[in-house]
Amino acid sequence: MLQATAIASQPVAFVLPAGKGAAAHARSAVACSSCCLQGVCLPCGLTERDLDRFDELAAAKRRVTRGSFLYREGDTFEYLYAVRSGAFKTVGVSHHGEEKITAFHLAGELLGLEAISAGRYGYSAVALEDSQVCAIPFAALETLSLAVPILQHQLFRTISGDISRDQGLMLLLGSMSAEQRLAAFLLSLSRRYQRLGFAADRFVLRMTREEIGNYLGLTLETVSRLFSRFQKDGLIAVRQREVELREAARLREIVG
Amino acid sequence: MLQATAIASQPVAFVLPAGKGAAAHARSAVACSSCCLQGVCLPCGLTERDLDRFDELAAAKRRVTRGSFLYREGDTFEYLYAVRSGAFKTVGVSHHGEEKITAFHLAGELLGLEAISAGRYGYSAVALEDSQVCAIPFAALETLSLAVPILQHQLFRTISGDISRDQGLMLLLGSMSAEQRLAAFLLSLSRRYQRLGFAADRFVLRMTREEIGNYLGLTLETVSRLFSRFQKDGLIAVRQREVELREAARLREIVG
DNA sequence: CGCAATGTTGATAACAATCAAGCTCGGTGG
DNA sequence: CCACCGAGCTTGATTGTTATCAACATTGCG
Repeated sequence: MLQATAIASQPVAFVLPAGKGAAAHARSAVACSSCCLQGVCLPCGLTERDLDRFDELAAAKRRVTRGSFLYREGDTFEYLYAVRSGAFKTVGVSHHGEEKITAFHLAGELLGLEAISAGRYGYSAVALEDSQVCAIPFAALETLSLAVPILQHQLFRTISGDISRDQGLMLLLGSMSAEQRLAAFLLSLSRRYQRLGFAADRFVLRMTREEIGNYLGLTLETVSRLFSRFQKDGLIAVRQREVELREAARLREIVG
Repeated sequence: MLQATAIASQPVAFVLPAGKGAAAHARSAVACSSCCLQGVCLPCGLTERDLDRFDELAAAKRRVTRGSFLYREGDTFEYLYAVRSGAFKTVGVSHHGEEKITAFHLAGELLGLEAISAGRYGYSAVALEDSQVCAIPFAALETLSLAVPILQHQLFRTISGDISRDQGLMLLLGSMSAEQRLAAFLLSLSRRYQRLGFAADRFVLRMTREEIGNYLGLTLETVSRLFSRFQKDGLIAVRQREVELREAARLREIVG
């Protein structure tokens, strides 16, 4: 049984940008225009003018400490969240109280997209480490999208991208062996870290074996055994949460 | 190994609405305004005037015979397709040439959403029976969405809904037993037929046991055995592809 | 230092896959 | 009209992968 490490919602720290409200809309450290995720985040591709308008929307930042909830399943949907730093898991509660992780979200990725259709968050979002997010009020985002075609397009693309990602995972869960699942998982993380500008072959897992297993539809023991086997076979080097992909090509072979 | 029953693309029959081009834009039998799927399809909620504009967009209908492809993985993305009648499966090819069904699509559901982000269809769409779709050029749809806020909202909702559906399936594939998967599958079909105005407890499967198994991550033998067991236990009555849910409540119990 | 959380490894068991045989139904040709 | 054929389905026997149960190691933290 998997449990969030902290059940009580932490008091939420909202971090407002220094320049907020200033006529010149000075570039604060937290503005999109000076954010290191510019190339990968939602507003990517906007003109400077439009970026400023978007900045105002997404001005509210929020800190979330490790183990606490960003939002809970069933909460009324109001914000999309862009992960600025840190990492999250989204967790659905299945029937008998067991939790099922539906996704991990790294920096530059959006949270809450599944809530648009129902008006309520379909899953709970829990921080895997101390994190920071930009809160984007969705109603205002929709309005802005009507005036900024590129933003609308970007939104469609982003939401659609989520579908692709999910369907990829379904393929994984529905037809892969335990070995293939873990290999695919490691390669996916590698790609995503690379996109963020980090090394592709060396990263630190943000989640426990149990969480990986839960996500992949395996038990933590199986995950642990596979890490050991992959290491024995020279595919990777693991030491706790540090992972080094030594033979990404062979991992890809395993996946197919 | 699963194969599309017809490999060659059929010559495509485009069906143009009779009233197309007529100044008065007379209500043709295929116009959205006279379509029985009005309540569940994409343009639901539009004013009459906006509906007309949408109608022009989605004027092109297309017949797809059983077993033939609506589009293929890798094709350049141009159209979203709304299923008018019939049913489809979307199929991804995994590595060693095996096929994996990522979704079934009934009337009133959209096809091609996953292609928006990549600009190419991520999966192939194959008709499970003789079907008809509305072809909606996405670029024009985006443009219209800028002018019709409700349509934009509807699109966001629809795409987001797809994410929810997928994540539900991931939950299913990742953490359910074979028994739970099949029960969940039957209940899902039941709900979707009901949404279309059909009986919830009695329907005809559009797909083979093999396709069900493929979709659920099970073998066809396991699916067959489960159908037999469910019948023996009085949960359902099956005769070939005809299914009657006798104890939906107990099926729900099985799922959790 | 000691405790709790996390991770590893081994033994056993259960579930679903695989292999195999035969059945049912609908279509086709003799 | 009937016999045959093949696709789809059912059922049984066996195997293999992964879950489960269990014990122990490691790490980080109070």
